[in-house]
Amino acid sequence: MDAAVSVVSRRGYRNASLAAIAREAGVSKGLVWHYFADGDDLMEQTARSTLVALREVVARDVDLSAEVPQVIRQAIRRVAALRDTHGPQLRALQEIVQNLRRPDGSQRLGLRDYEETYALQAKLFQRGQDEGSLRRLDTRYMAVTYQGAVDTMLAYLDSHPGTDADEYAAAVADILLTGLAANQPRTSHV
Amino acid sequence: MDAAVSVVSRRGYRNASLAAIAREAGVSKGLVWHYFADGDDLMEQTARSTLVALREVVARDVDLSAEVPQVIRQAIRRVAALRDTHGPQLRALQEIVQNLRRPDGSQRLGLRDYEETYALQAKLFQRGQDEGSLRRLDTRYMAVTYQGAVDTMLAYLDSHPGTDADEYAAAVADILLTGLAANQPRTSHV
Amino acid sequence: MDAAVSVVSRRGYRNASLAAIAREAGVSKGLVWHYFADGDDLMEQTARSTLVALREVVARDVDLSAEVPQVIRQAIRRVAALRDTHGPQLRALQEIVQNLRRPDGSQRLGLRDYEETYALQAKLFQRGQDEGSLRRLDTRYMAVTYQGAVDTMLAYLDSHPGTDADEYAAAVADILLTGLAANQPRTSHV
Amino acid sequence: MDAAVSVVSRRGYRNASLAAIAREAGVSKGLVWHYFADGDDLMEQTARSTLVALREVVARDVDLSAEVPQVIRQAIRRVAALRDTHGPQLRALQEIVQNLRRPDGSQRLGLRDYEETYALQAKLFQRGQDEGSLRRLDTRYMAVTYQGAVDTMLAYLDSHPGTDADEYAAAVADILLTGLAANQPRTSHV
DNA sequence: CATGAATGAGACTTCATTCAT
DNA sequence: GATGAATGAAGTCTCATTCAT
Repeated sequence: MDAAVSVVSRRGYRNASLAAIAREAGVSKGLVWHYFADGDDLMEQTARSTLVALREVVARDVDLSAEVPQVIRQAIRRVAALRDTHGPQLRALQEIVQNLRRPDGSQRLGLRDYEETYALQAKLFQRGQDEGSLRRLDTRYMAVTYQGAVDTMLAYLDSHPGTDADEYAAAVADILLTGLAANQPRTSHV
Repeated sequence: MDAAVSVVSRRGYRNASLAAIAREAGVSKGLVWHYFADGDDLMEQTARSTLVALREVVARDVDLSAEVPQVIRQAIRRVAALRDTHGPQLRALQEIVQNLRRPDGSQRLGLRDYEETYALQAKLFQRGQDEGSLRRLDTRYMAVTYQGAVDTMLAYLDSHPGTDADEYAAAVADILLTGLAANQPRTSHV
Repeated sequence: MDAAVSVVSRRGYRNASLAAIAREAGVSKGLVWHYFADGDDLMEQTARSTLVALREVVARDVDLSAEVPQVIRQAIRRVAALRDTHGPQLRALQEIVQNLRRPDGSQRLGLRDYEETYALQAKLFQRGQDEGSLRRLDTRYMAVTYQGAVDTMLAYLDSHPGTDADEYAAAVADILLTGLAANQPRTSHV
Repeated sequence: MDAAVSVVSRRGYRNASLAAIAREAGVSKGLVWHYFADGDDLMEQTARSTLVALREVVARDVDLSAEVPQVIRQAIRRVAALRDTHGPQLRALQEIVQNLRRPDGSQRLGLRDYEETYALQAKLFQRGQDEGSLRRLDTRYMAVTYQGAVDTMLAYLDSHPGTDADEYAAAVADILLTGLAANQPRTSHV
């Protein structure tokens, strides 16, 4: 699975043949089928375990007991830093999620598989609302919007390596939090 | 190219063989090479022209002379409505951008190809700052964050067909604008 | 399909890879999929067309208007002669029928596909009964028993090349037509 | 070897991988090579021992001291009953004989391996001729024709499960013993 | 005795691409 | 312009077989 992450992140899902992955892992092609039902199975397991691993990395480095806006700010920054600490994993994860298909063409992993992530975030937003630090909006919308800004930040950082990740993260956090935080004159907008 | 959009959106980039696209178009396989240098060329041209077409659709339905927050709000809603009016184009575009690679594995179309889009948005944000309706933040950060929230909204709507697109769009616009708009107590953050 | 017959008869179904068949035909492997859905399709079409061809060969050389026992005798001899005139076809046909399987393991071609042959034979036997030259037994049983003796004769001739085909055929015809027992009182048997 | 019979009869020779057979036997793949030289060896031994076992089953249930026509009649019926008592063995035997090949493509087991069976039958027919109950024909032709009708009967019963085996067997025995032609003057035939 | 990780050859299949017509 | 026969490279997958443990 490490080899899969490496090859997929480097050459893209399309060009990540099992032959290439096996070569990267230093084993024979045939061995892949000893451990995985087929190529898709390898990809799915790789994606799932990578997602869990990344979530844990972020959770470990963030003080979850802080006030929610603080948690969000820290989390965004830690996620931005993933570009440098877990770049291949990030890219591989996105590639696989994007490309793994069922025979009928529908995505095999999709936003639906992020549900667990969304649920955790929604709970966090809920706490923020309870403690009065976040606006009372639908936590599901908040979570998805948050995730979208974060994901695009990652993609942007990936394709614009010169950008200062931390500065960018701070700006994104600022925009999101100002939008999400409570205690602001709600300008009425049509 | 219409056939390419149709097949890619329906079956995914991976399964969109040129044979399938030619069949969809009702022509022979060989004909593809009369009009395109090769398969990648077809895909690239399809993606570029689709992006332009979608941008025009949104621009046409939005009153660009309104106050910038109004423009943004309208634009987000119109984009959300694309799910219903231009679903295949949206999906095909995302598929191609994601999957089209150079021989070395690097993306052939990427965020860089959205530069034109970003530039237009940045100009809009600039006007907003000039007219005092938007905060004075780096317009580039603003544009990318905006685009990210919008793109994820589209993906979410795509994979959750039951969701009310307009309601969701309104929420996203609310969050973004509250974050982007001027005239708010800047809460001090770390 | 000629190449398929040739390779299957020479090396057996098991070793008749599509690569070998394409090589025999002097074309590239890929071309096989231009004309056949897949390997099984090639085999099935080959078997069906070979069966029809062989049936026609026998029918052409037999005087079908003769008295039925004469027709049977002639047919058996003509079939025996197939060893020399159509040996590869015979062997290939048997191989394919025997080995072509559905995914669940059941035979894809089987005795059921000889139904047409059986029906023709049964009609012949019927005529024999009508003209009084054949016993009044179930024509279906007659047809299958006849076919079995003939098929085994073919297999025997195939594996014992020294045998005189015509002499053997005459003996088989004799046995089938007049039975094994001496002194034919049609004994009632338990 | 029991597992081999089971798997081959159920899924066909083609799909009877050693992995599947080992799984069926509840042992590891590697163990096969402790007891058999290779896969072909397993198949050959399985076929030989199955053939002997089936022959013994038939011999045990038939009164070999009866008049020869009676013996034949009984034997055919007992063989037909094998469909129900030893179906998998029958099918596996046929599969293996049919498919097991030498590297050059020639059959490794074939009619030649039935020689022993033929010899026993020929001896029986000889006795029949000596006691005057059978016609004086080449006993070898008799044996092969007999075997052919019987084998096809088995195949027919296998592919037409609804058929009454005993009734069919009686008809086959009748035809073989007394022939197809009506009104038995032992006609001189061309 | 027995396991199961590992290999390597070879099978089927797909597909972009070329080219004579 | 347009077709479709033909190719060849590459990919996924299966499996007999070996071997350290």
